[in-house]
Amino acid sequence: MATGASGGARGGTGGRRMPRAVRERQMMDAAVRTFGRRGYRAASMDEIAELAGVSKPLVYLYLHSKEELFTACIRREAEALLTAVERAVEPELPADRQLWAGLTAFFAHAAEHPDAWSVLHRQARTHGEPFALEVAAMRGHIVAFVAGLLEAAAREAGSPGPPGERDVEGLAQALVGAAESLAAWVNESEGESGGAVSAKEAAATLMNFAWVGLGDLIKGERWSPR
Amino acid sequence: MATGASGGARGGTGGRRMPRAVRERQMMDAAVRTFGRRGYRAASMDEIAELAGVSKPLVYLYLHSKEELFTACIRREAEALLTAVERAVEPELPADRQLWAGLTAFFAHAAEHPDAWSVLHRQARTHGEPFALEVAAMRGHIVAFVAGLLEAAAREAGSPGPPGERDVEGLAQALVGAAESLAAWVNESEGESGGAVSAKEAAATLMNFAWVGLGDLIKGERWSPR
Amino acid sequence: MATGASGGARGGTGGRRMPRAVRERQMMDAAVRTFGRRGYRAASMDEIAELAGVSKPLVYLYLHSKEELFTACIRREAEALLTAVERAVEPELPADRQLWAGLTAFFAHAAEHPDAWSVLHRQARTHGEPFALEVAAMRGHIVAFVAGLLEAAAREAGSPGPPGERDVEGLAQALVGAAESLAAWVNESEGESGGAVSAKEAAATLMNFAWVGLGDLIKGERWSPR
Amino acid sequence: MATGASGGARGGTGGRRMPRAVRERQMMDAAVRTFGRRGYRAASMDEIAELAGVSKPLVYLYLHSKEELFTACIRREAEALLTAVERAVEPELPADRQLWAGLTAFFAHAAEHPDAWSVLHRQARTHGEPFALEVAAMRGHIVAFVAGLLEAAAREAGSPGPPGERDVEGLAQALVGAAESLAAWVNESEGESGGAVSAKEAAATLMNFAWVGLGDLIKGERWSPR
DNA sequence: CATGAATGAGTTTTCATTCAT
DNA sequence: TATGAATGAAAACTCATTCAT
Repeated sequence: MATGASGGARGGTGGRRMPRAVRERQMMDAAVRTFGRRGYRAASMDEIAELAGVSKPLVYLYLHSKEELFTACIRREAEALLTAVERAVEPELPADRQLWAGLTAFFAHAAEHPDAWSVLHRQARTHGEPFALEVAAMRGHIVAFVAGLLEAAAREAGSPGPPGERDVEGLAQALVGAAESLAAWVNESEGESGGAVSAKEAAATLMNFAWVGLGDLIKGERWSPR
Repeated sequence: MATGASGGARGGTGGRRMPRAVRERQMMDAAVRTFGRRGYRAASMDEIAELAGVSKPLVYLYLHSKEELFTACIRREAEALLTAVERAVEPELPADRQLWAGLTAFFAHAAEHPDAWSVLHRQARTHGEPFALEVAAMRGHIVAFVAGLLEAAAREAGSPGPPGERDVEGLAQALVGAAESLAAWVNESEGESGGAVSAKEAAATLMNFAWVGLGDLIKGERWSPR
Repeated sequence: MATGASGGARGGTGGRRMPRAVRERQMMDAAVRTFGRRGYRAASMDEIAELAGVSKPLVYLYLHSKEELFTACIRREAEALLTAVERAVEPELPADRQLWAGLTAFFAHAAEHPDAWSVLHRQARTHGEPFALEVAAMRGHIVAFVAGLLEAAAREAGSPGPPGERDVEGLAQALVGAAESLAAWVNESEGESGGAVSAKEAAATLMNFAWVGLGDLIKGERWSPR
Repeated sequence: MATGASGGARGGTGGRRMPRAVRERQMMDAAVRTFGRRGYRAASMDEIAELAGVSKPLVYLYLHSKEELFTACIRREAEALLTAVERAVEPELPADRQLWAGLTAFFAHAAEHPDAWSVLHRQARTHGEPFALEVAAMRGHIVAFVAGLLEAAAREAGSPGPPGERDVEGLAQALVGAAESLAAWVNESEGESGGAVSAKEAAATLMNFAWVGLGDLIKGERWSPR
């Protein structure tokens, strides 16, 4: 009952009377974890509050409602994922190397933050437009970034005519989709017999698949990081 | 309140006193639609029953519980999707043509049954292992089928050594993932400015992407149905 | 599906098209069993109908409602218990022998028909006046019968003054209550370590307990607080 | 709507915002009353909540489920009954006086708390093992206590040989059973023509009935079928 | 004589949300 | 800054009961 100095009796990290920013982070951590594991509807504010080590009214005071809390989680994690990818890419490199670096970072981030991944790629898309749009925006950034790389690659290769815009977008969509699908596979392969699939492995598979093309792949050609 | 058609005051198709099989189908139609649009948790049995034009107890009498109803929906729609793809593929054709046919059928089915698509690829995967496993089983069939095609293609092309099993599975995963992702894009592009993306278009994009490889693609090479 | 001669596919004993009396008995057997085990509220008409091997509408056709069905069960089993006790008692015997015979029959009947016992002594008393009254009536018969025996015993023993009516009723109540309690004990002792308690054992315990005391009581001895 | 007293518009005693312990007691009071009168199954949480003057969610927040609430009621009332009996008995008195005191207290408690009596002796025994066991435990305490008294009485009376353990338990069972049965009679006689039966009257009847007989029994006299 | 099809009304239980302090 | 106390609304599920055949 006594609430000594720091490190209270509650579940979370902290004692009482923390600055707002810290408390908010704790709550969102708890929320991401809970939303990611239980799903948006199945996650209860009770559970989130308990996991965060605060009372429910405080959650409402800071985050206002379940919807807003979920949206905040999506935004934070989308930002984090984008940042991770962007940081990994050095714009001076050739397009294929940039893609390689981005993919590796993408897979690594997904593997390191499985709850965030679940929130972004499962939950947010499954629970109504408002949330899905939030993710779609982030995805749009990534697709645009990838499309840019593809066009750059075309220029670098001295492609005769620029590919149609729609083509490029379709390709980028497919590439990003393949990456997301692989990431899910990577995440799910954890703990399975046969060993987990690493981020690099996944990135290599995808680069081969996408860059070289199945046709050539079959003939034995391979893409390689250097 | 009367919804045109013949007879019943209720929402569904029919009047009263239908044989069980018919009622069951009506209920599952309503369920797929509701689950697909609202999500598993947000869908209420009340809404499903009303949409089916029956009372809730009848739904429970025939389908036993929300979980069982959802599972039944997943099974029915997985079966339907598999059947659609299998019917489209003629085993005498070369591997790439088989893949093309299968992809086209896949995209077409997804586009024609968007609620079923949502149930299988959004909801089922998001709401607990039991459901996800049901879809994983279907996906396993498709991945195996695609992996078979890839190996056949390798043999046809006189590939020197057979690609490693893991490679092939990874490629098949990526390909199927790309297809699923494109299907989602196709479904979502409906009603957007710029016009919808057709099944054939999607299939072509993916074949180009996957079969020829981005590298060659950029150089101007293309895969084409004939 | 084919309903051959006798012994249909259903749970109960019979095939179809039985005379009403037989069907009614089957239904009440099923009802006694179900009410006895599950309790009045927890027993469902569905379960009873299935156990009886008929459809629910038939149960309603013959027995009209759950309440009436329960009442019918209570009446039938009360009658049966009374009959069993009455048959066992030979009116020419001395009072103690009559009591002994009655008790033995009572315990034996309770042990042989545990569901009926449960209906009469647990369920009926627990679920509302109308039912409890039904049992109270039967109990009244038994108490009166026992009271008669006690008075006869007093006369036989040449008791100085006849015991007050209220005394006698109180004693009879206590005796019957003790018997019921012992019967419950006997029924519950089944399957316990230490072996079951037989009807005769129970009757002997009670006769010892009560009769020896009654003997003195009849002679005018009393226990008093100080 | 207002029910006199002070404050609250609701049925119960109090206004709003009471400490948890108080609210819990109110809820359990309401539950005992409702369970005792309607029976476990027929009692609805709605009714209990209303009678307690709170909303249903609060009942669930504090007592978790109907089963747990019922169990809590049984425990509380069993404890109360035991305490009442134990408090009444002074261990220095001779065995018969102890028994007299205990019985009187028992009957008085049953008469003063008829709903609690119903919960313990009707409902709990009728609605499934888990509940019945709870009461059986309390009854075990009482039977053991009575058995102890019987043995003490035998010693005090200088009985030649101690009665067998099983005999003693049987006697104690019968005695407790008789008491319970009389208590039911006492409770039911309320409001009947002929006037109510008091706790003392009931205790006297039982003492007369049992003790005089026990006296002889202890001295070795037995009744035998012939 | 007998039943498959169907439902109105009610049950327990949960949850997001808000006061009063 | 923080919380114990409290609830309106809705969800899944069950049941006694009745038509139409």
